[in-house]
Amino acid sequence: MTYAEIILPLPLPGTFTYLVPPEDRGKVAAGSRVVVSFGKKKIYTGIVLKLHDQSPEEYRPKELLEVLDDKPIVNELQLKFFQWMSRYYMCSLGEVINAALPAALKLSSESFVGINPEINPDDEDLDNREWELLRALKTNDLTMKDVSEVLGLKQPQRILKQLSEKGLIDLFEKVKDKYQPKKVKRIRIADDFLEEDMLEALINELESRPKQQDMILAYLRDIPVLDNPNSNARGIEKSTLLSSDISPSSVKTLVKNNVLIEWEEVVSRLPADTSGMQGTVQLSQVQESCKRSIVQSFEKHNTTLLHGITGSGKTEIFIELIKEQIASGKQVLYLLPEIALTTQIIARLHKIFGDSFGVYHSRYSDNERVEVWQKVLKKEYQFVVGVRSAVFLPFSDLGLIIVDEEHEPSYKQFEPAPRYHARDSAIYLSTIHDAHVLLGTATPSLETYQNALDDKYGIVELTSRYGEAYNPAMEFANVNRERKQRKLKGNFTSVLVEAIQESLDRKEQVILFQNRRGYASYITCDNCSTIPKCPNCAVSLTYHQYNNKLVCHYCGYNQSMYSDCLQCGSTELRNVGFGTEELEEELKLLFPQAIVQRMDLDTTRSKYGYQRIIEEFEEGNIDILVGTQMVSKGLDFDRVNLVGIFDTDRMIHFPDFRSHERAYHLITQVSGRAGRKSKNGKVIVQTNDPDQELLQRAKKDNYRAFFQWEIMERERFHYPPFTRIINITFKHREKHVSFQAANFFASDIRKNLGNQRMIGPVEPLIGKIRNLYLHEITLKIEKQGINLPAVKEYLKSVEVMMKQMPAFKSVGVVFDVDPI
DNA sequence: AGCACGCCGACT
DNA sequence: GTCGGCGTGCTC
Repeated sequence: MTYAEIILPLPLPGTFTYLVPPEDRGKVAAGSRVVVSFGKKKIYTGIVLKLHDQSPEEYRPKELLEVLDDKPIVNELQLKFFQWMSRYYMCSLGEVINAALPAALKLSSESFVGINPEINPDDEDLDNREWELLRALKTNDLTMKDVSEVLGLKQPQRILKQLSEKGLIDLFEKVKDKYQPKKVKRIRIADDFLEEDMLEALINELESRPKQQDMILAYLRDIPVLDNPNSNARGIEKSTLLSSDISPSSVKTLVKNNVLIEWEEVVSRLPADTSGMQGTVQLSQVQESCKRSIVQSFEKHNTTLLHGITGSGKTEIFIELIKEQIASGKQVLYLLPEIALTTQIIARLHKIFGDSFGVYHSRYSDNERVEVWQKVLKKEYQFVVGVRSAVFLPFSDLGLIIVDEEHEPSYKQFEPAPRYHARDSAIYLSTIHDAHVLLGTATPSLETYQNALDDKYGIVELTSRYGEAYNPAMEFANVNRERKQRKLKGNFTSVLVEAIQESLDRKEQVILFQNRRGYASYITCDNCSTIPKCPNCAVSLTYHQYNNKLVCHYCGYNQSMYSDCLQCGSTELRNVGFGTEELEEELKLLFPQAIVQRMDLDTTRSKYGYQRIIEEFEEGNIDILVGTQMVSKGLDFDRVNLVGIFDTDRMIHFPDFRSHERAYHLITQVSGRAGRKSKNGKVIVQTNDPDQELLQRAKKDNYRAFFQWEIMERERFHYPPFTRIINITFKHREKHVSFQAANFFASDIRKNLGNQRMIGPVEPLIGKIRNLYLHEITLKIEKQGINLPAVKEYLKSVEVMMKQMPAFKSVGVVFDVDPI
């Protein structure tokens, strides 16, 4: 095979053909990583999609530079999976592998500028800026970005080219650091000194050098060389020996004098406790029969929904099913949404499975992710728990995929492409592995539940609670009424304040949920009504008190808060809406004796931020936890008997066809945090209208009834699960160009798909992001009688056609298939 | 994506 | 004039 089709990690359609050098022909295979030069200077790692002998006619292929792997790191099933994802989600293969591979497996070059020491710049006639650059280059090499900054130029290429021609600077490509195995240094005593008398002599000899003597004695304390001469062979990790008394320099001298031997060893970054499979779970009778039903259901259905109310003990059933798969030699993938993959669940799995399974998580470093990848590839891990992106791991023989909290919107990736849904991708993945999928949730997505009712999926219901778990009572606190009665304290109703006080008096903990971070949602001037807006996006800025800044939640733009209105100078500025931060402030005033902690993106950004808060809460060092969605998942605490929910109406009336479903999920999930172990669990929902249907339905906690009510709306308006949606977004710096491009696209769709399948073009709720104006077309494609892949191909062709028109060349087009 | 080329307005 | 910005095309 002389040619290779290479997938490059770029948003470009298709693959690129390279010539395989004769010496590499036996070495390279589909799924290998190869290094290629692409364009004038760039170097990328690509993945071989296939090998062939068909010589391209239009161009002369380049030779690939290097084959990185002796064995493929991507298997054939994955290549198939990647191609499916690229077609289904309408993105390039390059975008898929970009998301799939841990960054450390994709080396790519970066352009650098260095100084040429051979030539004396004083002889040259240079301007100020050029001197400036040379001065900066004296300290170290610069990237293109650095150069732009130093010169204050957007495109420094011209100047660099001139300086390079004069020979003053070097332009070169540097391949960025890739995966580095972790190495530790170990030391042992040289074999010459292993005899007792030799050792004694050595110690005596070192009498005059007490530091070195101490070092040897410390070593002998840990490694009993004389009692067990073999123990010396492994020696000891250098870092464990070093202390305030034992310095690296004495070790260095002893190594130099051939008393000690030092060597390096590659170690795993992942925990490797071989004790594994210690713990067991005892299923209740109900769980046992539920498990049997699942196994039975798998005989008929590829995918089965386990609909189990909160606290019904789904996890134990998962664990048993995982054990069975492992015993039969199959691989298992257990997917969890980001916020649910907490230390609690991992700790629990560790008790059962030891360290025999992998964890694939965004809080893991890239090097750690590469090691998980390699262990799955080598089948050292048969079982992996992970987030969305774990569907890309190199499984070769999956037997079961569990998608826990199947309804969670965070399974859908929004940006960048591929905009994939991990649940739906997992279902496709299972078909190529001939595996089963188990979807677990207390509140199924409407799509999934409909599929179950249609008998596309099997369904197993788990309706009784496990052990001593109870259902909390839901109460509504009428914000409007209290406002009129002037009983509101800030954003708190008197009902909620009293309940919190009672909880605190009983030494219980409270969780409060407000699905918006920051302080106020926006600031307004009472004099001239000016609202500060983001200069790049069509949204108002959110006030954050902790740093006294106005922040854009879309692009991150921020500016300092001011005390006088920038428009009219008035000091009458008012906060409208409220976020977690403001609630935290108010709580401190209302309950000065209570310890309040906020949990949102801002307080959990650091690697262990989340974990730290959870531990503090667990240990009872926090009385009131106020947070965003993060508090709705996986936090099972015995001492929480009160949950408060704020701003419910905004959640319910958000202008989107899924807002009811989302509100129902959130309310139900957050409520589940209250009183899991006690009878007096209580949920207080603050609302302006306690009578509205969704709240009444949430209170009854009957999913089936909620489903039947909501599904009628979906059917009436042709929304999923009755149709599939494809969103097309147009982006351009000029509003009218974006609008016209959308209209051009829309008129073609109208001709070919008909008007009734299309909504728009409309300006979305947020009409401008990062200085690009947006317009949107929504397509609703019925599920039967239409060829969906053909529709997608057609849409791609319209995009190509549109890009050929000079007016719309620079319009960005984004397809989002099955948007959430 | 990232780079080169070429066009065009706005300065010395 | 020439410098720097920006649109356009191309990458096996």
